[in-house]
Amino acid sequence: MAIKELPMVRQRGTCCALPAVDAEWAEERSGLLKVLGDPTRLTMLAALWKAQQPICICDFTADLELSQPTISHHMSKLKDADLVESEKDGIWMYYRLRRDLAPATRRLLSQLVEGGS
Amino acid sequence: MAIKELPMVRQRGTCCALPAVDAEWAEERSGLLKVLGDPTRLTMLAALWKAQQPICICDFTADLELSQPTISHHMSKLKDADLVESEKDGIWMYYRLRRDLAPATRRLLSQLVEGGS
DNA sequence: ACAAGCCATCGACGAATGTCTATGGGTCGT
DNA sequence: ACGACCCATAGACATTCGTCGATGGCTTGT
Repeated sequence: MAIKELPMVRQRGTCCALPAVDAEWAEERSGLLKVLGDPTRLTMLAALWKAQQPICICDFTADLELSQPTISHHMSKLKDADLVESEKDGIWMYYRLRRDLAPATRRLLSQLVEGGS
Repeated sequence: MAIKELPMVRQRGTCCALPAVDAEWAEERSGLLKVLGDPTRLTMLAALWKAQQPICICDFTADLELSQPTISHHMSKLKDADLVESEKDGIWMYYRLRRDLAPATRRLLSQLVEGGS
């Protein structure tokens, strides 16, 4: 005698072969992208990339239409993300791209800034 | 007779030559980076990049430890950013990378996903 | 010494974000 | 027709974020 079939269950998560993505990688890279996911910070980083030399933060304060604390706050985030380094000269603070950026990060920024849209 | 000198003023924004950064470019690219600046969304995008074929969203719901609406919400953001396209098959929704990604965006994602950290 | 300017930090506040539960529309097997 | 399942949307809520004004520490020219 035939065994009574259980109702067929359409199971979740068994459709496709889902490629593995390293969780730590995602956490780290998304952190970097998050920092760059703001127009002001991206503008500042692109300017630093193009300048290839230290730039006084007062220039950003003058150029971008935001208050001085806001500019300082954004630059701090770039620094916390290890993207820029700073150097004080008298009353001025100069920021530049970190010279020891990881190669993958450098290539990513290169593609980002020089690759257009 | 000597003209009385006005006090010397240290002027803002005259320290360096600040490279110009296109505002529209910054707005657009930062929007893209913002979408990718979340570990869940970056994981989903990286999986889609690696798969190079449609993936059922139910797989993400099963793999990532988040509720189904949250997964759906994140995928919507990827779609709003024109990064993925969808296709319905019965009760399943399949998502894949857009095949008409702008070349610069494709290169950026390539460097991001395959370039390591 | 003093005043002026650059800059970072603090505290505040509205807006945006990520997450959840609840719900409802589709689709399919029975 | 009914039940079960997939999925998107809506509403709610705590957290994070971007911005500002106020403040204080440094540095420098007078």
